[in-house]
Amino acid sequence: MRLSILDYLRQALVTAAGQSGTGEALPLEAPPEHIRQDFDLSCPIGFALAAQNPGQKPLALAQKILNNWSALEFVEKAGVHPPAYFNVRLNAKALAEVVDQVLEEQERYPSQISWKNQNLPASVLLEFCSANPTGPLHFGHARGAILGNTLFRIWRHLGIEVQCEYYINDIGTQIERLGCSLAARYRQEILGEREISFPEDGYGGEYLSELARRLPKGLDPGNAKQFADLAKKEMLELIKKDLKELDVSFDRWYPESSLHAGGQVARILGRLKASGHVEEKEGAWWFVSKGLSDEDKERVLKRSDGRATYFAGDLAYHEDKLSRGHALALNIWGADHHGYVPRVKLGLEALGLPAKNFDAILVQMVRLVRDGAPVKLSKRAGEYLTLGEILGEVGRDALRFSLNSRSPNAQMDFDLELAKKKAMENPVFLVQYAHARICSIAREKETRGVAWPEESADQAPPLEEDRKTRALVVALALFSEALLLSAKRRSPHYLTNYLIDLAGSFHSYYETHPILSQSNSAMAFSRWRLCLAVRQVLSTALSLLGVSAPDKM
RNA sequence: GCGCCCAUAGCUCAAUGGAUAGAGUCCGGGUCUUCUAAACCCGUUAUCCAGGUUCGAUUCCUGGUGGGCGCACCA
Repeated sequence: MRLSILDYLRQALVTAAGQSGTGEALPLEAPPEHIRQDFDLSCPIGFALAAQNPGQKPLALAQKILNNWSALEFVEKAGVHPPAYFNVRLNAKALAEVVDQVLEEQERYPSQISWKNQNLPASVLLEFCSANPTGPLHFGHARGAILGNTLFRIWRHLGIEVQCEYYINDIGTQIERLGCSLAARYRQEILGEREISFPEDGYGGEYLSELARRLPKGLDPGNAKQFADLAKKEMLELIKKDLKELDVSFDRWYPESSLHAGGQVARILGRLKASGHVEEKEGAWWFVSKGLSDEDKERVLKRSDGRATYFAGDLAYHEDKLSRGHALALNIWGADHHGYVPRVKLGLEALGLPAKNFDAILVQMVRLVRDGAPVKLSKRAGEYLTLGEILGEVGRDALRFSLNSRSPNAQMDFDLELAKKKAMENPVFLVQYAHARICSIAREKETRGVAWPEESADQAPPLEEDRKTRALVVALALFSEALLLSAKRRSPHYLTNYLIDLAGSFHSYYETHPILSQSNSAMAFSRWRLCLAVRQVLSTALSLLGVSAPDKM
């Protein structure tokens, strides 16, 4: 097995510390500018050792490692800097090794990434988006959908098994309202009853009028159920269409109605009752959390009219999810659901289920902004900016990159004008442009018929060792760190930041390291190999974000 | 009232309890007869307040202040 340069260094550090193991939890990073003059990679190992040996000085522990440090195949020199950093300068062979690994593994790079002992689950059941099928997706759904799909891509790349699931709330009060709304539109549009009043709490969006006009004559407007079925089927199609446009897919669409029809909800209610977590009041069943690890307000499970609530259905759903054997059942919910997380956990606990295998990511709201000013949404019923409209205006790439570029638990602004700008203000362009530039060199190389002897001999000449080359190679090596951080912290923004850094390093390199006009063929070829490796990592990382890597811009 | 999230440069945002708190934008000044100047290079600017824990706090804890959200027989 070919060790990555980072894992190689971790191993060396652990060995010099006189310990066993691979040191896979040791953080490695690019040092700050003033250190980077002399060193490429940095490990705050003194602190890690001090944590294991209370009372010992971190700096002294780092120094001890340096004393035990022997000459290594890939290391030019090592040094210790206060407060406890161990810094390493890679040699030419190590730089070449990084590029070799990228070019050899291509889109699988970094294939040797070790995540098994990093508190990552081996398999995840990821539920996200799950918007009610009462209308097309609106902008508020975008962040959760994009986060879920991006985490899926990242985890899958690491070798974690991920199942993506969409829970369809296709039953209940909201769906009834939907049915009544469509029936009213039908009477207005098809039966010509313009004067009838539209339900006050109905769904007033134009999309229902549009659907009504497409319905056949002769339907019974009194049959609300029929209209509800028609409407939710149609709305689900609209949702699927938008998700396809976003490049977000699901392995399974799970209808809430099946849990009621199959009797799971009734069984859950019975179990809660039997275990003493139900109190009957005014004909309704209330969930009581007394005696559990925490306490919550009492919540209705079964209404006084005998129908189960969403909460009861959701407990049945989560019981099903936990029974499928995943190490983690993870939900992505809007931050307005935060009070709901402990409620579900307590419910699962009351059912004797492993509530610790359930968790939720809460995504904060995104404010829509145009040229720095908030976009005012019309107060008129049912009118909002749909996801489809936003996608049509700014495109998938800008939307996915932008919404992925902030931690989910921070609110953010999304500026429509900024996202459309084809300039550096818009980070997605810095990154895509770097990729396009390298493709452009490749085209020019073809056009000019440039071929170097080293290329045909398949010999990799050594890389240069100047500052810009080193920075670029180190950035390639650090891809695995950004990937792991995103996976562990459940936030792709580490990856977008990484890409901005990598692309920035490349643009800087590009200015001073011409390739095709370089007369030294060995140097030209080694530069070209580095560019190809950069292109590969840009392409891989962009695809993990669900953003395209264009050949031309 | 109770609870959750957030507060860093003029603006939009980074920072795994650790090095001189980073990017981009804005503003000012330099770079193209040379693979895309949609770029590059140089320069100015910041941790909301008050305590606490720690060798060390933007980060953790307590209390404020300010913003967003939630506390349904809705989902």
